[in-house]
Amino acid sequence: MLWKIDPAGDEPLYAQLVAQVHLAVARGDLAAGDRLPAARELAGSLDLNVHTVLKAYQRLRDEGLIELRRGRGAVVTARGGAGLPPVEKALAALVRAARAANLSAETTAVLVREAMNG
Amino acid sequence: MLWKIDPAGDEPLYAQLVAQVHLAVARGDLAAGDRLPAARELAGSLDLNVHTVLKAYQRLRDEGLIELRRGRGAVVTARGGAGLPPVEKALAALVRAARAANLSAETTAVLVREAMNG
DNA sequence: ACCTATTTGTCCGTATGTATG
DNA sequence: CCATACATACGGACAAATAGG
Repeated sequence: MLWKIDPAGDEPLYAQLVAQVHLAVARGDLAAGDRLPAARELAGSLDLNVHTVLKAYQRLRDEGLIELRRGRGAVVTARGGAGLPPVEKALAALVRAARAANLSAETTAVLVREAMNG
Repeated sequence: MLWKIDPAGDEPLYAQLVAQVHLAVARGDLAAGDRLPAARELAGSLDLNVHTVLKAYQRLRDEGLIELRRGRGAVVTARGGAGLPPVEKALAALVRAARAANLSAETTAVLVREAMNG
């Protein structure tokens, strides 16, 4: 993986990690479906606190770059390779917007069904 | 203010607080420009940790509902509860993509629900 | 069906930094 | 200069979902 964090930099540590993952995906070092190291494991190797890594991971999830699930870890979504089907892209965008607006899964699903039928 | 948090509820504490603020804005109890209590102060009165309140505040900031500045506190933004346009936009985009892909309303709704729960 | 290990999620506590007024 | 109040980071603890034996 070989990511580097500078504890003395002006950028926050979690932001540095977010940027590193972005870079890795952009350069192809990380592809869709690839799994990121477990938060505690990465924290250990980068000499960071678990929470700092988790904050970065959750930020990346909010951006739609990775998917986080308990017991499974962090997996890169299908947005790194730029050839994604339009439906997936629209789906991911809607999920982000709906989450930001505090809508439940059920509410969002109903909205979609009505929008499709109407 | 009189917000209520249930420590035994299924919803996370910070999510409950986020919902309460949403409600307050929706009901007009909080208007644009109004200042929310300082995180530590609110944490004290709700018997929560400061981090829990701050997490809620930062979530609300990400949604665009409030503005956070050091030394100044949390202030409701001008466009207050008007956080729906992003959802509408994403919804329309998804409908277009789904129709183009020949997906039914039901299928699309199920996809959304799964994506939200995932 | 059960159990165990893994891994993220939430919450609390503490400390220090930094922009605002 | 000083008080206020969010921002970041560290630490520990337990809960909950997942995967695999």
